[in-house]
Amino acid sequence: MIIATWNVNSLKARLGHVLDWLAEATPDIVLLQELKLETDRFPAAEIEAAGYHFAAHGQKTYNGVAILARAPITDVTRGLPGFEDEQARWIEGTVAIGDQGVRVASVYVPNGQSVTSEKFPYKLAFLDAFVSHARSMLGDASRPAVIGGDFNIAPEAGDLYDPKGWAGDVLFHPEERRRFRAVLHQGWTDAFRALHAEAGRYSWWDYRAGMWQKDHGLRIDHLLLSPEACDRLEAADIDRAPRGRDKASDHTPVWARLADQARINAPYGAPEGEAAA
DNA sequence: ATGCCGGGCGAAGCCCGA
Repeated sequence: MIIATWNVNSLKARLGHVLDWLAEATPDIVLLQELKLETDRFPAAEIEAAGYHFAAHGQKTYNGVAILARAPITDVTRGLPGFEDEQARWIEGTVAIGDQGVRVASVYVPNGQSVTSEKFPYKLAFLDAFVSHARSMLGDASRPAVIGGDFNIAPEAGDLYDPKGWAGDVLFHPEERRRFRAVLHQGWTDAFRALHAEAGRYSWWDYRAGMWQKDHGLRIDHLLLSPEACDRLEAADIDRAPRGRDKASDHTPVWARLADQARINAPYGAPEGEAAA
């Protein structure tokens, strides 16, 4: 089972890219962010024609998150529990894959803009509620869970091109990173980092100043696996190809492949080649 | 210090992203 996350920066503008990627990568579940459209404007016919069910939480112009899945999606929650928010930044549902299904969430964490902006305390408050809700999602140990999205946090120095230049700024601020680590300490695993030790692997490149061409990016899009999901982890990676297309999103998909059953010899920390053994 | 690019909105130029 392949699950992916992708901030598409307008689903309307990126629908062709999304449909192409669904056909090429054949993911079973895709967590989308920045739809930038209202829920009733979701391109349902095109997504369903591609073979996917969907659940969306949209709003006009900004934000918006969705779940695409090859199986039905049930028990959908819109909005981050415990956090009053007019902005559409969280959707959660159960996908009927496997014996117990898998609980998934798509999250679009606020950017924060700058440390002195009023949007920065909003980001931290969102993250506090996220830390709390992530803990509660681990309560059902019989069912794997995956939280994926645009976290707007580069967790470690190897996750951005200029950590010294970014030190203390939003996306690499100690208060953001501390909250990201708090979620890992609960028992969630960063799927990409579990299988890749190397620095310099990014999921977002600014449109401006030739950042893509210079490979000056940040790894801010993540898939977090519950212990039950982590024990099934076979592979994970960042697919750079969509970022190189014309009219690309500034983010590119991050994916993970989970086995149907927990694996006793889970490849945690092992090279990719051994993971497939 | 600011703009760079790109999308939305809406029909020019501003807001916003990260």
